[in-house]
Amino acid sequence: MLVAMTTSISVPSLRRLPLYLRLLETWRAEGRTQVSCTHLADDLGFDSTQVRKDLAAAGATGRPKIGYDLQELRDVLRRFLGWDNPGEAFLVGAGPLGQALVAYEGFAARGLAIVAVFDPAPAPGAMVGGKPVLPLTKLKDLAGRMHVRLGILAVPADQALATGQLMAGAGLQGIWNFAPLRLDLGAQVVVEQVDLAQSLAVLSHRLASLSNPSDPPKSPEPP
Amino acid sequence: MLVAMTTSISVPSLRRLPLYLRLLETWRAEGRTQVSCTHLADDLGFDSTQVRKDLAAAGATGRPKIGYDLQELRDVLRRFLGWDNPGEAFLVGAGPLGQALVAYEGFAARGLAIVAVFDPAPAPGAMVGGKPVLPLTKLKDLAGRMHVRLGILAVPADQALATGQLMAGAGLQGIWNFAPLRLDLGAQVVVEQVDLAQSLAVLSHRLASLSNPSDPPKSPEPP
DNA sequence: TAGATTGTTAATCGATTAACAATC
DNA sequence: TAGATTGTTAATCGATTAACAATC
Repeated sequence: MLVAMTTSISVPSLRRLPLYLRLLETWRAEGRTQVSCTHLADDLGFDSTQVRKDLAAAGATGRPKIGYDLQELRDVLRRFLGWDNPGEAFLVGAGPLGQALVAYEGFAARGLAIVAVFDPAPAPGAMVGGKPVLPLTKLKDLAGRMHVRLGILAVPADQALATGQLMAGAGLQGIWNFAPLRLDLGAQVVVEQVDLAQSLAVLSHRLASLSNPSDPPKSPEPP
Repeated sequence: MLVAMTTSISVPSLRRLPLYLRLLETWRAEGRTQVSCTHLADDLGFDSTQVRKDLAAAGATGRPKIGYDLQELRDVLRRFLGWDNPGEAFLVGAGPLGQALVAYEGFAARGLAIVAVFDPAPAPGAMVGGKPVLPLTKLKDLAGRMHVRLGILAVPADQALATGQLMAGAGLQGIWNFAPLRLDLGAQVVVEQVDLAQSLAVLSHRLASLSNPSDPPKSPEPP
């Protein structure tokens, strides 16, 4: 008897899954049907054991000597991430960032559809992505009726906490927070932070240490 | 004799520095002048030793029993990240994402000024953020003349590789890549990736395991 | 068959956390 | 002084990498 004990995949592993998926989609378009961890690892610069463990953690199984069936591996990964069936999300914040997120084509491929757009202070008659921008006051009612679980928070920092609390209060279970502010909404609500300042810090520092290489990066390249 | 041996700060530490800075700015606005690692750690949910090591890695020193001088700590962190003097960047990609990045107010506070906007196919007379959108053909010449080192890449995925190579060829040393594509431009160029799919993967999975809690998250919260 | 590949266990590496002396 | 805090060394934890048997 199999006990389906998920060994609770680690966040680093989880973050690598989309990279595998992207590569699989490319290869699928090229007509390939089989892949091995070595192929994936070589292309991404990872260790092949790491790839194998990541895939195993997502529930994929391969066959010795053969590798993985490309199509099946892709499906397993997409299912594991919940990207196989469309999830619906509310976008909150109709400013430039919100508009950019609506315009981003990649969401649909990852099972995410923005079904309504809200703003704390919508301009009368404003439309974003072909949808009317609704006032926040309508969010709770619509969330309940449409059974939407996910909210994308793209308002300015000074409104983010209040808006996030409103979203949590409306029953949204996950919030993808693009505001530059750590949101803590209690254990009920899953918050995933997209913090550009963190990314910029890594870039700034690496750029600075190019000019001033007192701490050398991994590999000095040959001349 | 002191040998200034930088122990090459780790990426996780580096990514936490902006969080400390943000908190310090808030507290400074409230008139506080001293801080301790315990305060920072408590507010962010970190271990206080971790905070102390992060600050030390950035070159900050405090005094036992007293803590750190807030203003001085802020200055040290900003200087360490290179956020104290304005760096100039080119934005490449005048689509919705590029427009959102231009509109983002947070860059100036982090020493980043977008000084010109480019696009592979600019609409005639197009303006973004009050600046004319220039064709990519002008990038190399301007980069050399303005001594710009950093480029922000915000074009669609299918143009990202060619555009990134052009940017590297123009002498840009750092590329902040918002296209959903791993860019490898050789060891000469520092590439920092902002990959929304990775962030979405973490969110999707945590949201999915709320409904189907076969792998329980860290702390079940008390009722 | 021989060789490439998976799955898994062991070793290594690095980051986080604990312990504690120094100190203002 | 006593207590809070820094700075640092040691212990723990977890992720990555290496080793290797199983296998198609």
